[in-house]
Amino acid sequence: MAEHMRDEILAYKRDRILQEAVKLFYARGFTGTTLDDIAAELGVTKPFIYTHFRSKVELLAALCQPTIEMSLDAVARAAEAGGPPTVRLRMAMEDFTRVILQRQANIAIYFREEKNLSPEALDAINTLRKKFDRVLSALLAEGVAAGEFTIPDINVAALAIGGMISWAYTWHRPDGRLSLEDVSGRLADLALRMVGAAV
Amino acid sequence: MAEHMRDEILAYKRDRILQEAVKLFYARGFTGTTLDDIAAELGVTKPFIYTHFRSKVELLAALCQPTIEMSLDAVARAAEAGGPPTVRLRMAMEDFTRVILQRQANIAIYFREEKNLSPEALDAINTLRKKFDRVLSALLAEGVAAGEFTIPDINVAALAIGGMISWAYTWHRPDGRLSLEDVSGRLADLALRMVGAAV
DNA sequence: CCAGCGTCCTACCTGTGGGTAGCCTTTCCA
DNA sequence: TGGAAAGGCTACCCACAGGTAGGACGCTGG
Repeated sequence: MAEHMRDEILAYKRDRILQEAVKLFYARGFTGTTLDDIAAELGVTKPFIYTHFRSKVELLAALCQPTIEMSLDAVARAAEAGGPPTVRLRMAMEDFTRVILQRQANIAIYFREEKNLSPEALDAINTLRKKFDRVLSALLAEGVAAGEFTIPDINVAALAIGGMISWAYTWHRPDGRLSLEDVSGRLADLALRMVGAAV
Repeated sequence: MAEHMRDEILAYKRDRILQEAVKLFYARGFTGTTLDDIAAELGVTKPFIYTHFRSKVELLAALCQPTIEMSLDAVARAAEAGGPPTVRLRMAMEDFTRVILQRQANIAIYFREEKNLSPEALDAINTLRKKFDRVLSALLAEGVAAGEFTIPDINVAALAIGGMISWAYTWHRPDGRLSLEDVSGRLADLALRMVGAAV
């Protein structure tokens, strides 16, 4: 019980570090942010961070990888659900958009700072991304087989759809004209049009 | 005449520096590349670079801004050409894709290293990007007015199309399955589908 | 009240890399 | 062949930031 709470507090501290790191990396870039900056924002000092992360680069990986996992999970869950491909594709696209926009800062940091990741972390993430493309391509192929989609080049279509939605991290403003639900609905519509599905 | 050739040589040297900078920034990132690296690649030393560029950041701007200008020009030229909106949109998307893929490294560097640009350079580029979105949105609106396109939300459609195509810089491989012309044709097709045009 | 432990801070080291001052070499012209 | 200008190099400076060693403080249990 006592041990249990101690772990919770440890996890909480770790989480707070990640939160501030995301905020600052997003605003100023990875190399534009110092560990002293992050520590100052938390009201602590640099060695505090080192009791939770081995290096600055590990911090970066810790805030990128889970977000990529969430993207893959969103699409994989929808693809494996029941129902016709058109319905599953819509669900996949809406959920994927939600992840992109809810983790907007993390996504932006990942795409910008990919080159700063360790080779191991980069490998792990690339594996996830390949799986993402395979899952999406497979769903598109199912739709074609079922006669619901018309797609000249499935691989290009998967990349184009994935790109169109990923890109939303560059332009969505949480306090702007469109809510998260507006955007996910509209982008899902556009994705369905791209594959020639009945909207 | 003598002065003339001297200027040509100056321009050539400047251009070679930019070429190597693009190659290295693309491969290792902006902060991951030192000016000594670039100089070594050219068989010169760091002060040589400083006779052509005032700082590392100016070098970055010099390799980003012209590429963004080319993107805008491609779309603007097609939009102002004659013919029905469907034809002009196809031309715009094909030409835009060509710019993205021919300047793949520059585009990648720009999106990754935006935060490292000087405020002035960033302003100039943001102005260009806003103009890009306006031109594309206007073309889509024309198509709707002419009854050729069906678009629920023109602004989102413009951002989605622009994103889908820009994204190609992340996945296109010049020596891969698809040639530059293959990709530009397929992405233009997908863009036309998104706006409900007759393909 | 004291002992001991865990937690975080003060203070420091050190490599790195952007940027510069001043010299040397080559070239071109008289 | 002398002299000056241009162009590039050697050698350097120094700020900055990632990372670490060791001490101080406070909390908990006896």
